Amino acid sequence: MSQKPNTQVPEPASKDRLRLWLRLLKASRLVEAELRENLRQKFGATLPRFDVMAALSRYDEGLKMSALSGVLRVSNGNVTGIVDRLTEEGHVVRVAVPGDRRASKVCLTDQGRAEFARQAAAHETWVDEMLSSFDQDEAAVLATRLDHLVTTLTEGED
Amino acid sequence: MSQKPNTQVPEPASKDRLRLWLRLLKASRLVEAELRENLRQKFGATLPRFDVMAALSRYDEGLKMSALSGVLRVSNGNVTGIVDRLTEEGHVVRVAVPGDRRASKVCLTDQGRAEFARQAAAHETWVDEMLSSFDQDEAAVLATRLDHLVTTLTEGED
DNA sequence: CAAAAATATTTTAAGCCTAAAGTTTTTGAT
DNA sequence: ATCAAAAACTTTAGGCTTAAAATATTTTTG
Repeated sequence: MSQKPNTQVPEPASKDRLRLWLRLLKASRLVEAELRENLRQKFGATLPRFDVMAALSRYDEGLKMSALSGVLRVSNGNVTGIVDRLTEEGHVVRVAVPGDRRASKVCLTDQGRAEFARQAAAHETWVDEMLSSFDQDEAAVLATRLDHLVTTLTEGED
Repeated sequence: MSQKPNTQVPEPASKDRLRLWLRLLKASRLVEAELRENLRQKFGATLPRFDVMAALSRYDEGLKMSALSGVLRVSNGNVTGIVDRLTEEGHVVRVAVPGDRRASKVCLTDQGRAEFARQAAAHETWVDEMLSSFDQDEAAVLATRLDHLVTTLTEGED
């Protein structure tokens, strides 16, 4: 029988998961802050507007407002404001949907498409620099692992 | 000599790093959204207010406003508003700093400390559930890897 | 067909966030 | 001692974000 009581209790897994979450949050906030700042300085743009243009760039026919908020996982009212500003800038247009006067499709203009191409190229460079401490294999492995996490977090809601 | 031209060019590392960043961002946004929603529903609280209380809970003597915004990496004006709301709720107090009438230290009240303890326990449980697909070792390894990333991202600025 | 329900979107109120400007107080250099 | 610079903090203006309410239109149902 051991004479000394075991005062060295093992750390529960929840503590390691909490630490993982805090690091994940800190890392993504740091990268995001740098991207926001770069977009602001180099293009007078914002990350939400970039995100909307990125989503639209994958749909030549445009997206309805509700589809846009669904893809981006933000509220409808949020998208309204961002599309308003992109419209003022001439980067997108609202196009009436034939047969449904409630809805409109949002499409990139030619100007918006050209501007997004410039921003996306710079964006990829910035990310490549910030994550340069990951070699290609490590980046691929970790991306796949996070993809699994995203799947578990989102399954049973769509 | 090979007769066929090599049309299958390798993917550059920047694409894998971009994919990693997009997954990292999506995962952290999903977790964060769930935590925000839980804090709102279960405690009528918000993540920024939780973050401020978490920072204060590590400093019994309280923190000056500027130290608080430094720890949290947010702007001074931002902290002003959040501390105003926490003060209205009775969770924190501004205490005058002897010898410097410009500054004040923010301290958790007893009520704030008790409330934070409840929220922090729930928060750890929520994170543990959301990241349950990571076993303890994987969580520890990945947390350490992200810690290195955070270090490279922040070095040469503090 | 008319009323009710559902859908698409915008508006509103409140909070979060930043950069920049403003206020008050302290420090430092002359 | 004075006075300019620095420091601590708040205020402001503008944008992002949500939940909830409001508006307009379409679909369903009795």
